[in-house]
Amino acid sequence: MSEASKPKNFIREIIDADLESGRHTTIVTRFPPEPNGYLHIGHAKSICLNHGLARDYKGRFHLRFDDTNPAKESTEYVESIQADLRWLGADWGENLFFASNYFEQLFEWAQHLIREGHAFVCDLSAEQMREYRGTLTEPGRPSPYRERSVDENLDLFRRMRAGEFATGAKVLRAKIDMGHPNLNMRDPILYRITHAHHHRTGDQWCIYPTYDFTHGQSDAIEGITHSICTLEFEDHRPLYNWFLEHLPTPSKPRQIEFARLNMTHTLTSKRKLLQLVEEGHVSGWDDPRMPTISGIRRRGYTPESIHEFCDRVGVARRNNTIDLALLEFCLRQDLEERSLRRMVVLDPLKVVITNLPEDAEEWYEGPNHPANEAMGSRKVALTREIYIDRDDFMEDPPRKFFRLGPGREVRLRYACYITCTEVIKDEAGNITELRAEMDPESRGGSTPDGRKVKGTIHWVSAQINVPIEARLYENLFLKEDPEDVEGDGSYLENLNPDSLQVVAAFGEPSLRETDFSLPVQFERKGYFALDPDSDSEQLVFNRSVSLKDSWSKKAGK
RNA sequence: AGGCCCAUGGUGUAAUUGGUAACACAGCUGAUUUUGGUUCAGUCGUUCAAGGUUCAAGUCCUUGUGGGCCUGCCA
Repeated sequence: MSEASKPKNFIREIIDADLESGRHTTIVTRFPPEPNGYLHIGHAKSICLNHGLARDYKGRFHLRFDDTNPAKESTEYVESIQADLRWLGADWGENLFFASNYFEQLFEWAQHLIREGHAFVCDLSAEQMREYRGTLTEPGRPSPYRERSVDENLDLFRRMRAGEFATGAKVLRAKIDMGHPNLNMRDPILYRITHAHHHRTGDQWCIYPTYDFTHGQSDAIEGITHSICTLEFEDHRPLYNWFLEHLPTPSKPRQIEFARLNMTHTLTSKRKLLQLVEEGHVSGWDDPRMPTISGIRRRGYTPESIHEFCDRVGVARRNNTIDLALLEFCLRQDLEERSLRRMVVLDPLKVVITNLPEDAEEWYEGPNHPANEAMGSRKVALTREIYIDRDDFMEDPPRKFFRLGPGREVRLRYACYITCTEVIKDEAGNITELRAEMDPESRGGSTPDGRKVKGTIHWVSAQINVPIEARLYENLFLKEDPEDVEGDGSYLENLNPDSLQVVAAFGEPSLRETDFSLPVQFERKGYFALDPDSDSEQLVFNRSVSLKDSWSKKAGK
């Protein structure tokens, strides 16, 4: 396949050219996470890119863990990362790999470099090495150990592996050019001594290859054709290629960099996300306010919406900040079509329908979806006392307010028209209850005289309902750029104190039997997803995203 | 500042590779609507700057400006 169905981007152009020139007959991509943290929306972009390319070009997609730093990595992350990929639908099939599986081969290649005079064992301390490295504007100086003999290097390196030296005592370095303007080429470290337990290789090794010495060669071993990474690895490409040139690798992959995803009101730094979790600003990695895959999954995002989002943000080399509104748009677009509609009152205000008897119980039918009959319907119960949402009533409404007010008539969705006849308040002047009269002719939602009511509001019987807990979320950060702080302040100052609001709400009776494997829309309020904190006693819902709300926007002015 | 990279509406991404700048999101207006949702119609607004090459430049060249990355024994 020379033409992929997806819109072009510079990477697809490179692939097309490689396929056309015969440089490759098929492509192989990979997603190479380090198992030292949870995946976030930025990783989703990379996953969708790499997996999508392999799928569209009918190539292969590998999942490879870049597990070269035992101090920071663990199987907990290996598992959560796989779960996230599965949820996203990024299927790696049989192609699950670990860089640690290549340790023996890498060790062999390191010796090859030594034999060729391209690597040496260096005894400089970390501080000394920093001094010798030079700066951005000044060249570095060669290590005094640079000219050790091949035999001595070989011997030392083998003894490093044998565990004869302490952590940090020696390193193996490539012999390239201490005067190179690219600091990565100033005799970079290939191996360091770390007496630490590795989550896969156990205590088999006490020397570990660095990222630079591992990544490209792992790509080569697996036959990766296009090694796609983010822009900050650009400066590493010359080194990536240097290893490929100096080692007898089975293939010569090509590194291509693209700009990572940034999003308004959102942080995508593993370190800072970890801080939010550890300092308790959120409940955990899967807190629905987190941009982690596990967080947005719990929030109620669908894999489809994430794929759509990734397709829409595109792939390029310039720094970007995506509007969070685009992510929300993708979710709404997906959910609008698939959600079951239910009525839930989040902020209850009691309304007594005075011309309905105490024991009245009228059941009305409402479709599960306004535009898709195949999704069926459910019944809602109308009684003398009902709840409506507090913001659907105004005692002194402005002209454009279409909802309930003294003397005003509205439609109770699916049921009938009511007119507000009385407002009851407590001593403090707070509205505690409303009295209203229903038009008996309006049962079913319209009247024979065909008169129009401008407003239709949702409601729930005060007697026949399902009490639920609703968790309403707002942006975790107030500012578009969470890092936008005065002086040397911290992004923590931009945390939104109201990012979570927990409310006791009332849902319509059918909520009890609803199949929550399908997404749900609480009519006029938003899309909600059942939270795992739910049990048979208490249903808990997360607001995934609110509905677009052109009224509050207008009213806010 | 040494090197590398980037620059198209408010935000992203395109532009048959030198030939009329477009799509989406956001915003705004209106219509429809038993969700102030959805849908539909419309609207706003763009090539960082200056030179150069050319019949023709968003695209090529030069310089400038602005931004990003790089001085871990992290990835």
